[in-house]
Amino acid sequence: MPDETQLFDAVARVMARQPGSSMQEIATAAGISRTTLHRAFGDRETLVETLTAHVLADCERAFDAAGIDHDDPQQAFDRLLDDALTLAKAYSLLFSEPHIHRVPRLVDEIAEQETRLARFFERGQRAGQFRPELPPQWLAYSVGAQLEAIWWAIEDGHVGARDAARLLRATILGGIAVRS
Amino acid sequence: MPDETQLFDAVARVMARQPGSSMQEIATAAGISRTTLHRAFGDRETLVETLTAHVLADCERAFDAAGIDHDDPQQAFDRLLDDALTLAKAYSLLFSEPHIHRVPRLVDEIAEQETRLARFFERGQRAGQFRPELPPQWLAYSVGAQLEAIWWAIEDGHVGARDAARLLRATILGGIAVRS
DNA sequence: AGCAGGTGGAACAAAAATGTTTCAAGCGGG
DNA sequence: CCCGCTTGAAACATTTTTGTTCCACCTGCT
Repeated sequence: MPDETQLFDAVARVMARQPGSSMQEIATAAGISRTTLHRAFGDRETLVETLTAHVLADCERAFDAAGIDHDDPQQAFDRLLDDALTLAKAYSLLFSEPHIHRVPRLVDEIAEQETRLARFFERGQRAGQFRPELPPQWLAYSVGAQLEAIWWAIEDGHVGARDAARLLRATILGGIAVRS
Repeated sequence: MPDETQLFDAVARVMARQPGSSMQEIATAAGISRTTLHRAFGDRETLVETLTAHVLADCERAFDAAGIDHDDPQQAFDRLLDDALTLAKAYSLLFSEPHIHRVPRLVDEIAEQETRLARFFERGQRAGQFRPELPPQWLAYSVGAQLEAIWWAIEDGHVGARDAARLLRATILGGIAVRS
């Protein structure tokens, strides 16, 4: 019986990595019984909604902490990468359960955060720090995908968690090509 | 009743974007009846295995066509991006259905292609074209994730399909930061 | 020892998904 | 027109999942 934070984390992990898992599989992966899972979260829809709201709040906190709305874009981006795994887990979850996208409240919240991130990149472009020829929406998708990728790479044992922020920073900001 | 290529594509799309869909939902999204879906692919496990083998073959062909094993890495990479959507659909599917990872034949094939891509980046690093301080495995994950991302961005209407290769090339090779 | 609280196993009914068969309807080629 | 082929709707038995209830067990506390 892990504490609540670990429980959220374990449940989110299995739902993200093994979409379509049954309540039994989720419970087992989280190290609790199906009975306790139901007691803690109610039915499946409630579980999904609770978990989604939870990770969206994590995202919002990370965005706030990084200061993506007002602070210097370059520095805000660096701080954002410190919460890479938080964001990665959130993003991975959002597309694992179709039910999420049938809840207007969550759909709106997701769209809002997507816009917020795109606006951040747009601001960085105006500040001359991000390349202006790349659509901000695409930057949001690209960066989001790489946040997920680093999490997967860590879980698969290819990358150490300590290297995450450094690799992300190097790859996202500088690209993979050697500068000529 | 779409032709077989379109059918594969439609089924793969719904399984990738709405993991955990029922056979009914898959069939409806593909524009056919559940009866026909079963007639065409057999049971669910067979469907998953057939589809996975199919997209893996697509990947292999794209890798071959791009010449990632022997040709100049820079040029091979450009050619790889021409098949971005093929690879994107494949990758999206691979992690949508847990059953895939319980079939040794598919697990081996996936691992092999992952290794092949990582070796490509390693070769490009030795050729002085990709940054040597980034682990090749991470490059494979990062690029794979961005291939998926561009597909999502296109499906969501944020990016035109014609811009895909250009945006990917600019973002992956050069990064998002303005060169100082 | 006794008690309160949380936990998981078992059992259960209800609901959903699955896989199959049957049959009528549509479509294209002869 | 008629035949062969494919499709999809309906029905179905079966299996799986789901949500709930009950109860025994364990743990921590007094």
